[in-house]
Amino acid sequence: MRTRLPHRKATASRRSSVVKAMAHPTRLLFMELLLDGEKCVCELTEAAGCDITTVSKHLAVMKKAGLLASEKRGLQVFYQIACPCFVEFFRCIDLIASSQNTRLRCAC
Amino acid sequence: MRTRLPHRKATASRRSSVVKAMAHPTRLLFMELLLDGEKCVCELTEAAGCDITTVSKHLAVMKKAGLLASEKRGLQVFYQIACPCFVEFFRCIDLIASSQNTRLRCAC
DNA sequence: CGCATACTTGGCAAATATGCCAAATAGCGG
DNA sequence: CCGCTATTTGGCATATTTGCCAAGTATGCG
Repeated sequence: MRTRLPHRKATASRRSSVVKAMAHPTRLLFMELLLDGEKCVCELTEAAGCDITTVSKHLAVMKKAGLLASEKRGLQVFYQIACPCFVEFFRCIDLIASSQNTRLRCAC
Repeated sequence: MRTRLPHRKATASRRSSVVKAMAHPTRLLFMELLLDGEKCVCELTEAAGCDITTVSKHLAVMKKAGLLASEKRGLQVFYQIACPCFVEFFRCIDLIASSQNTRLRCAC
């Protein structure tokens, strides 16, 4: 064992709080859209096509997890990606999504 | 808009099927353990400390999503990481997990 | 064949997540 | 201060996920 099991369990648990916060199509759409730059809640709401209260709750979860950062300017709240390293990750899961059940190892 | 919205929604949806499959502490523990190399179901069960039927179902979901690959040898089934690009991702979410709510941008 | 071991599947109760409505809060213009 | 717009919060019904038990399948061994 490279590392003690209890330590690895704690690591996995911490990671899951972040991963859970993006494990939803709408939330991943927000991350994808925010790669272009910050957007306000109303813009994201229009893109998602669901209730603004639902959007607000999604964003709150993502912010709490550390995925997004927000800034209030006037009446609007602008959200942005807190950590650009996701770009690389999305490339990775796109490969996985396209190779589901087809071969032993994907092409990454 | 860099890309059409419907296309981006489809992308987000595809990604969510992969992300959901790892959005659980036990599943992320498996990925962490499997970074050391393949393990059989009974080894993973002992590490996770839960029922073997639960473990088997977790593994089935992860395999279907393309995260893991499996090989049966004799009585045992060995699982392994299908795509090593996760290592980079874990580094990314570890940074996020450690900077939750503390600053606008994490250090990645 | 018969039995043991390793794993998977079906089914169900309990826990958790989702999404809308109604209501509350915050900032701006007059 | 008042009304308007943007967003958040509380609450609740519905949907999904989780995890165990019981039962089934698969493989090796004598």
